[in-house]
Amino acid sequence: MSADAALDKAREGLRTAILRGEYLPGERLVEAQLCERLGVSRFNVRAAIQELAADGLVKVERNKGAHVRKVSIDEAVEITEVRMVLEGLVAARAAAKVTDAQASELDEIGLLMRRAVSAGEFRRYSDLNQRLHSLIRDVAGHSTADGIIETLRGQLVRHQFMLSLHPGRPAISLPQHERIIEAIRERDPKAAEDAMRAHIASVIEALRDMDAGEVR
Amino acid sequence: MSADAALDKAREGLRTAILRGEYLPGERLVEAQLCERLGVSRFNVRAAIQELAADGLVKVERNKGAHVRKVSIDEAVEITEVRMVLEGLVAARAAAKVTDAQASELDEIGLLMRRAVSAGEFRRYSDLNQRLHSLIRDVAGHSTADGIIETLRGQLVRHQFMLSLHPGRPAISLPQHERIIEAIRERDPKAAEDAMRAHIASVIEALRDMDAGEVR
DNA sequence: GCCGCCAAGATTGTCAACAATCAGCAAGTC
DNA sequence: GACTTGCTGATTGTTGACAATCTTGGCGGC
Repeated sequence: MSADAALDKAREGLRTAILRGEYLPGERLVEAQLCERLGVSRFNVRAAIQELAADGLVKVERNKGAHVRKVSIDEAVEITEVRMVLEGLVAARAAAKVTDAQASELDEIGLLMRRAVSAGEFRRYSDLNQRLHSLIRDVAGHSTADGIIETLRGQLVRHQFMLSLHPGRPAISLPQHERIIEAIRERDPKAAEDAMRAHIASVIEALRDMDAGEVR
Repeated sequence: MSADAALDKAREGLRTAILRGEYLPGERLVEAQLCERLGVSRFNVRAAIQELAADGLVKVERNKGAHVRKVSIDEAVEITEVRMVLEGLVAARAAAKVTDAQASELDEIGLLMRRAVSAGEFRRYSDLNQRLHSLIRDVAGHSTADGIIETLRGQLVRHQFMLSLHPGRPAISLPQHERIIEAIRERDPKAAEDAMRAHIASVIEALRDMDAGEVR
């Protein structure tokens, strides 16, 4: 294995394990165990841990090692609020820059989403959801916002997984997504930003409801 | 020196040196030289570099070492756009949470700013500017947004220094600041967000003008 | 004079070993 | 039984040395 590949392997291996729930929030990450598990040296394990700490997935405390970061609902709400304004900025910019080909692709995704909801294919809908958000970010080409959004997404994976388990969500978010697509297609930055913010405000609402023990 | 103090010393020493312009954008940061200069071991120098890389102040490339990050005007604009929406979120939240005592303090700062502009004390105005933004963030208590804003500020120090060198800026930004203060005092989140975004949009405009070679 | 190549020194990446600190368990005391 | 203390093994932090890679200056060729 080449030297630089070892660090990649360590970082992505550990990231994947955390995002998959193989290490639970609060769980301690022991370097020696990770060396075995990931098949890399301690040097690379330590480097990977530092990188994931910078991404907010891991908390490192001096002399106490690294733990998977616990993200409370309140934190998840805050993170989602930040995402809301950033993705609003991105949607506005996408509306200002979208090409005809890109608009067609957005519509295509919207159609597939409608079909997935009608067919009750929620896993498929979730994938399309991600694809839509990702395409909008590509259209916008705002690398600063992109980087931050990507980092924050990693911190919210667990909460988003729990949200996606609730069958009522797609019916609520589909029309929101459609409104976003329409505003971008119409090249209306203000409407795109408002639609995206409304959509993510709805996610925040769902997070709060989940905290209160109910989901609509 | 205690062990954990060495890392603090390395990180803050290097951060300060970069923010003060003692290392220029693009300049290479050589570990051995930093060990001498900061009076810490190579281990701590490397750790400090990684932390500053996570903050976006430094770029690290495998086998080529660390360089002070160059932030182009386009990047500065993007970063400021992100700040615009985040500080808008923060201002809205401050408007929703402000206490009477905090509102008085905001007004006090506004008064001091007016005086500083009248007296042509631009350095003082700049300090008050920071104090105002910092207080608004305290009032809002949005730690996720706060952390990101703080990180982004570090990346923009150079550009903000150049902006503050232009005597026309305070006359433009003072009424903008006053509008922000008023909206928060009136507990109007929407107005606060709009006022903050307008203010920072004006900063973006000034950045673009600086790029084009003129400043109004 | 300019360009390309190569060697040497500079620098970064990494390791094994050791020092420092912590966590958990067992024993003792109240 | 509950609490405290001390010890031991586990774990993290760090060092000095060496391997790997890069950068630069000098030399030779055109």
